[in-house]
Amino acid sequence: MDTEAVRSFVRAAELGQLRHAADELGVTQQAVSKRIATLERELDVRLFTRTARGVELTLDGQAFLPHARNIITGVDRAITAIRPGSRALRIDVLGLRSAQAVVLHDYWRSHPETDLDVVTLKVNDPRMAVAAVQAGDIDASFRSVTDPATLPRDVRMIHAFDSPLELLVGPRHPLASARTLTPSQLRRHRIWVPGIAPRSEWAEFYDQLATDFDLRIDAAGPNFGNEVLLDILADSADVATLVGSRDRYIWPTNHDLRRIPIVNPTLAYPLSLIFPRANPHPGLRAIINHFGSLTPLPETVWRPSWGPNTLAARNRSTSWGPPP
Amino acid sequence: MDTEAVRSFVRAAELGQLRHAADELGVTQQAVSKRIATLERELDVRLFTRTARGVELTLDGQAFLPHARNIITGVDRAITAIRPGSRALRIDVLGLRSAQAVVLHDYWRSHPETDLDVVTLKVNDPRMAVAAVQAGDIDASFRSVTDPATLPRDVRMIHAFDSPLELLVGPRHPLASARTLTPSQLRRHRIWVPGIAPRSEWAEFYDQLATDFDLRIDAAGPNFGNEVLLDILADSADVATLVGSRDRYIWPTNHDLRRIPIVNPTLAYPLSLIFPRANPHPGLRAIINHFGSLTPLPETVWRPSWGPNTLAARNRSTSWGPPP
DNA sequence: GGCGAGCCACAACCATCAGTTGGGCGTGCT
DNA sequence: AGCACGCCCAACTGATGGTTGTGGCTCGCC
Repeated sequence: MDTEAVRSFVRAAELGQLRHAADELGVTQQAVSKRIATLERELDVRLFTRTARGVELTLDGQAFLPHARNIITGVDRAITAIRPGSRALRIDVLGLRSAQAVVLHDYWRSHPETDLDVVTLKVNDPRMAVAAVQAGDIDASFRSVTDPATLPRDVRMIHAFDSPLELLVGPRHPLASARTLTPSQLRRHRIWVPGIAPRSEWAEFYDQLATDFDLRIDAAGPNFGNEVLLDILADSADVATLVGSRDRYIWPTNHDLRRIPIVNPTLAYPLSLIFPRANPHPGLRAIINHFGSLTPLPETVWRPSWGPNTLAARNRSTSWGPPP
Repeated sequence: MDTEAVRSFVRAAELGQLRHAADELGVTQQAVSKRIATLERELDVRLFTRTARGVELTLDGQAFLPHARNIITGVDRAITAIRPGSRALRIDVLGLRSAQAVVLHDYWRSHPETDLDVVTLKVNDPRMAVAAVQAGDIDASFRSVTDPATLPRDVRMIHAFDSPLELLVGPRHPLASARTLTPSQLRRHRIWVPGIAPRSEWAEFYDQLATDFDLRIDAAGPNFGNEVLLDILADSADVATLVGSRDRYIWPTNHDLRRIPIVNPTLAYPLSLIFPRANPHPGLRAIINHFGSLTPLPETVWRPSWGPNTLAARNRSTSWGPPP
């Protein structure tokens, strides 16, 4: 099916004459007639009744019209979404189930008119995301540059929102029945966080977290997929993992896993947004405003070195647990 | 843009290989390659990065993919909507702003998965609607056959729901400040109902109404459009019209028109549904059930002769007002 | 009734294009 | 190195979408 034919049909239906539609589309009347004819042959229905003063929709044509409109608006949106220069707001997220994507989805649901495209840069190094922002391939990225000195002058990085961590354990785990946990209670328990790329900001986050609280965080090893991870957790009596409270996961119903919030201090992964300093995409402002409407975190919060300067981050020398 | 190319793109993106997509679509791999290439040329972006083991979406490709999916689902829905035999539920209504259309729209909003097509048969005579139902052009129609004897045996007509009438007047009309009105209060006031087709069931409805309550209903004359009617009503001190309480109208904000319910008895236009007795469209049942959930009418109701047998209709000899 | 004005469909023609077959190149695995 | 795999390019061909020219139909006007 040719979308130009569909477009011709819609205009002809609206204008009531093939000739006008043809003039508007810059082709001859015969061309439009042919387009409609092929469309009718393809669909095996008559769309118009031809009269002496123009064309009139048949019942099938009436039924087809809204669908046809839907198709061409879809085509137009698709084109504007990727047209170089003036295209839809394109934001890079780490994964489609991450808190970043969830927050963007929430935003889009309350602003469905936004032309928003969520993509995933398939690289580990945040500097690649910075380069993509500089090159204009993406309008913004949720990556974090942990060392501010390495951030080029022509891109900005701001704090977007925090993603508080929760412990995810199976029913046989000794901490499974806790309602909340403090970081020091996690000590000596094995925490497995697979799929963390070696030089990424997440690796550094877990590194600092393990150091500050003396935790056993195993971030090595390949990720065999969420299903495998969840299977292992469900069966294991000593392995747990950490997930963001806003992360979206598919829970197989028979797994009986528990999410346990961590408090005193809350462990917050700070999501940042990277975007060009000059001429950022106009749609970004509303997104950034949306971050402010998210439920804030409680008082005591631990963040890594590059997070916003909370009390916790400033007093980095503070020991959070009893001395080893 | 060719929707088959879009479909190929989607399948290739999902399968990760042009070859698999080609096999699935029943064409050669080269054909799919060409389709993608022309799509890329048309959109002026690269959609895939070609690797040794297949293809991988670029950022533009990622952005395009959901739009492409949207397009082909739109195409598929359009095709199923008009495919002879197994097509969407198609119902004929008198006008897109009528109570019938509003109720259908309400139903569709609460059941968005329904493939529902609302069309308008461009004929006056209800027998044409019956013929269209018999021929299978439409699955159901909201027309009413006023004489049951003329209804063919192979179509059924059931009572759908009632549309209670309200008086629509401008601010200068003597009845403008009433909160409710009884039919006898309308006597001697001029009621103008333009656009009623001569031999239609609406003409007969107003005829019986005028007779039973001794009203001055002027149903002749062409309809110049709602705007004209509303303009006239807004300015006039003696012309009023009748509208269904569920009818949807565009109110110009400056017109200051009032809708005044009519009670004791409520004047109900009975909406009927005509559909084939044998093998009605399976989606019809849910629609008919939906009618039952509409807010019922009060006790005292006047209906025309072909409405359901209320007390009012049975005692047709009853005089509703003082004798002339 | 005759006639012109509009409008759409059909016919003939042409350029383009989508699809096929056949071949070549790069990559990764054995 | 050799093979398997997957993609692209080239050449060919039938189909198709576009054009111009023409004919049939209905409506309105003289």
